[in-house]
Amino acid sequence: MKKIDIFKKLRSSGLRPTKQRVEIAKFLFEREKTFHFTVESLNKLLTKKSASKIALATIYNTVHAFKTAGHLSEVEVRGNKTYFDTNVSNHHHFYDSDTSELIDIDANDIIIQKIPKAPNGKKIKNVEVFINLKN
Amino acid sequence: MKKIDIFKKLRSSGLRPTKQRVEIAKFLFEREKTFHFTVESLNKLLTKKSASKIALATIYNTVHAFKTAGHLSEVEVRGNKTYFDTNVSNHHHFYDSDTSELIDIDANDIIIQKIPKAPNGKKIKNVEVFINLKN
DNA sequence: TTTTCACTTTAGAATAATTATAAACTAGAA
DNA sequence: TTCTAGTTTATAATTATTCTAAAGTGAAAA
Ligand SMILES: [Mn+2]
Ligand SMILES: [Mn+2]
Ligand SMILES: [Zn+2]
Ligand SMILES: [Zn+2]
Repeated sequence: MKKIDIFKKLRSSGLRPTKQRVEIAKFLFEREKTFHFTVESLNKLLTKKSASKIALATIYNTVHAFKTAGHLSEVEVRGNKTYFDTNVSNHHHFYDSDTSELIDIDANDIIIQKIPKAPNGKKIKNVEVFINLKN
Repeated sequence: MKKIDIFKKLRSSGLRPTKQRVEIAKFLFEREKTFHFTVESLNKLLTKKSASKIALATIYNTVHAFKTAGHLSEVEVRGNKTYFDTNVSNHHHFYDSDTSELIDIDANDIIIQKIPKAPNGKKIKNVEVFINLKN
């Protein structure tokens, strides 16, 4: 994803391409593979990488803005911190609790044969499979 | 589950059957169906139900002791609070985000046909399926 | 029974993640 | 350039949870 695309991505979401947002967006979206992170880990990586430091509140604001805009998804992981994911398509995860690392599983790599029907007037929004790993 | 069984359950886990633990254990385990709760919700329900009030720290201590003893499991739900589950067998969940309600799905009611192999020297510990509901 | 003491409870302080506040700053329309 | 709504930021506040250390208690042993 090029710089111009980052600008488009932000503008099309109604987000002004500020210095901070562009820097965070470049860091998050200009990469080949999915990136899973917490606000804390993102903050550390950004501090290490860049010259100018971005306030923690701005990182929270920006991550939430990106999530609301559909550029990030939230992954549920046991523990206190919230995990985010640059992969916003329907997919699943391996989770290695030793390293606290998430690994993507393509939606097509898991086939569910039998599934119960949703209760009382409810519908199924989506199905998430979480595979816990051990050594 | 009878009172005597509650005592056995506690003793066999190396937990002294104190007044507080017995009261919490009776509330949690003397019921037909699975009970999903947060420490906050449990605290409210116990306060409503019982005469003597139990300190919040004791509820935290007790819930963790029960979890460590294998009498409770933890369910991962999007959000800030930790959810616990009196169903400690391998099973899955529906989640209704409108009501923040969890509903059990028996392990046999979901059959997974295709699953990717675990990465590099890791093994699969368990597979959790989470079905999000909508109206 | 009484004594004893490790285990437990408790109120309150501490911590950690996240969100709110409100003042200073800035992108970009006019 | 000016102007202003949107944004950033330092800091305070909030929320869930854990820690601390003093007081209380179950139950083994005397
Ligand atoms: Mn979580
Ligand atoms: Mn959670
Ligand atoms: Zn992912
Ligand atoms: Zn359950």
